[in-house]
Amino acid sequence: MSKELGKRFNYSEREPEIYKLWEESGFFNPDNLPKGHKDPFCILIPPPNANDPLHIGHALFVSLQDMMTRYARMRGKKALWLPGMDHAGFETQVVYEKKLKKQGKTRLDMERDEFYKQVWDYTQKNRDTVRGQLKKLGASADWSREVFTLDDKIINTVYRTFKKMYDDELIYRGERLVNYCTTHQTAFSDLEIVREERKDPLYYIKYGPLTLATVRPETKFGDTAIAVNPDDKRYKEYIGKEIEIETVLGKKKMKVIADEYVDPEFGTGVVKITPAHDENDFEVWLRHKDEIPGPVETIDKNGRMTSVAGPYEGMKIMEAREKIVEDMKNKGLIEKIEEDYKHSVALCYKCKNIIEPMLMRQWFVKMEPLAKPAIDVVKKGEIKIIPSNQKKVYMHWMKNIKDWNISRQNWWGIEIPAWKCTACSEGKENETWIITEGEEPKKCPDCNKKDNLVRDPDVFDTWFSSGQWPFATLDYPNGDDFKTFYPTDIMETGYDILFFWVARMIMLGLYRTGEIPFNTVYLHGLVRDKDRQKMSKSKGNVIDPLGVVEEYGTDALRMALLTNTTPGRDPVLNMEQVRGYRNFSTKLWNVTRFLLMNVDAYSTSAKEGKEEKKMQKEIKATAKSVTKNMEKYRYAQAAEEVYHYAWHRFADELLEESKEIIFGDDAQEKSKRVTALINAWADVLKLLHPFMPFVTEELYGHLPIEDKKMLIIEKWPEA
RNA sequence: GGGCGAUUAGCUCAGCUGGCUAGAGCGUCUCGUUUACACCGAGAAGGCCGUAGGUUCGAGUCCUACAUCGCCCACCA
Repeated sequence: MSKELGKRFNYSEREPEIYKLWEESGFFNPDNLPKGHKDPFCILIPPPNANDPLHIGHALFVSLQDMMTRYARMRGKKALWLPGMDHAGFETQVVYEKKLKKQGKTRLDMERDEFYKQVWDYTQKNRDTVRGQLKKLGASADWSREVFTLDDKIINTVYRTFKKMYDDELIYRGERLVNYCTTHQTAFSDLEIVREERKDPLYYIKYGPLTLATVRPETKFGDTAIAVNPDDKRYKEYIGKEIEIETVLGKKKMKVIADEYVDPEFGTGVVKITPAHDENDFEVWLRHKDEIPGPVETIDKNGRMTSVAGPYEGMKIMEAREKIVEDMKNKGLIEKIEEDYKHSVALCYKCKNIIEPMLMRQWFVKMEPLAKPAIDVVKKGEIKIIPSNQKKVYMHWMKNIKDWNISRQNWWGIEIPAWKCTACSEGKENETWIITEGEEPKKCPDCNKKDNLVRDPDVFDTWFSSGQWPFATLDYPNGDDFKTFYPTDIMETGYDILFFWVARMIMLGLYRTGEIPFNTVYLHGLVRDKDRQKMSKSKGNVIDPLGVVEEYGTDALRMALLTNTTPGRDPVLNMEQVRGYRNFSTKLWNVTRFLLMNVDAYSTSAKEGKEEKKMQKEIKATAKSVTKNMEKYRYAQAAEEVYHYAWHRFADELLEESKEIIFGDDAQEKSKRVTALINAWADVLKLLHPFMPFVTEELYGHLPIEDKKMLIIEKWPEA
């Protein structure tokens, strides 16, 4: 055991070997833990996307969750850290299409099945990469349980949920204005759009006797009315009347209606109503359905003008706008232009192109009935959110929740189990849909025929399936894991996906199982560089976690991340710190080396003197304080505390002060001291293990402790 | 427009329920080649804890305004 230690920890060589030992021990699987590990503890990995190598954000959550899991395991819990990977529907499709583009191809060059197969292979390859990287980061996850979001059991669960929701009337097919990205050719939920302040010209256009202001003159061909505020005295006489207006396409008649939505203070207090391309206008139309015509589409799915635009047909939006404005100017239809009008525009979160509100038939989830119980469990504290101020953010969103569009016009994803009989639905406002739990329906219930059944080509929003992750992965309702581990203990993830994921898991978990999916939500922030900048490829400041691991070892990276992370705040990572913790790892190494040089003096029968008792008391006090911080989710403090104790108390003081005795002549005194030091040191290594698993496991293995187990399952030093 | 957060040493940050003579890492300076470690040790410099009020025996810590920065949410054409 006590073979000579080198001067330093050779992490690049030893870390993989130690990881292998852990894997071989089987202790990542809670079923293999020694009998004493009874109370279940479970964390689900927020499945990384199987489309790209890991970035530093992954390293952060791995460090946090692995630390939590290792701590729980050492505390005697039956600890399960359940790994998974995400097919990441839209995200992956975008990544893959980019690859195709580089080869001069697009997905439209192939059949949908072929595309699906290619992406499938691509994600499986990436899964291997990602899994390898997670292991390098020391993830003590139970790989025997690894789940992919396209595994049969997940898809089946998702289908069952969809069917149940449909039967419960929580899912409906609606024709609504949805956020549509003409680049990616799909609709989005409200969460996938970002808003940005822009400066655009505001055009004051003459509409017959009236003048109105708009930033989007190109949608004018879709105008179905003109609206004013009912209390606006200026326009009283026009309300309810048809007026004749001159347009670039000639004369046209349009009705003036009154609606509260119009703000008399803004512009001229007159608004054109374009229900096909503006959400407000759409709602105005719904309120005035009897008076005015319905939506007229002037822009198509490719972002080009439709035939109603006459000579402008086929033009792209901006091109058409310029042309139309020019023509209106020539016809004297423009009263004035306010150049730098500031307003916020909706953009696609991925490509930052302008989102077009488009009228489309999509599947929507009725959110209010789902949100209510999800609000209650947080309000009552059944689910605890850390940091607590995020609770307000959660509440605010939940209370103002809107129905969720879960249809995506992508190829890569879980296909929606909905079929329509084209024959029976022809021309009807309410189409006949057949929803199943995935199996193809035998026939149309209306015409009893099968021939005209067509499956909805859309796939689910990925978040609809990942929102079911906790109960789906644990095999709801009859799986042993579900019975043992649900509700899970901690949902550890970034605050940026509180709405996308956490809120939906709570809602869907409650809906399907009647129980909360987890007791605690712990939210971390976004890793910033040393100048507090977000890391991005374009800024060139991304830190590759595996590169850091290569240079300084996993332990150092983990420690740097963990000591810089407080809940809800953005952690900062700089290399000097990583280097500092690498040095700390060397320090641990050399402390052990020094102790082992005197290991012959170690004796389990050595009596404790006054000093040794004091030492013992001190380490216990440290353990107590560290444990308290761990229990209160103050991990950074806990880590720093052990760090400080190990280096500046144990090494700098206790060890230095002991040298006199160690190098002295009194063999009994030496034995007492060395024994006490080694025992105390063993506790330090235990306390450090969740943070720096590799070097501590290695060093612990060299200590002459009786009845020693692997450090990974050693008992946490309790107070 | 609403909400949240930040403002503490040169830099990046801790500081939980008020007691701090305010801490850490890195950086700076001085000294030290002691038989664990120079990826080290001993020591030092460096902060009116954003501003202005208030509560209190006592305030980075609680309250109120203000300023600056950042983030999130929001249908004003």
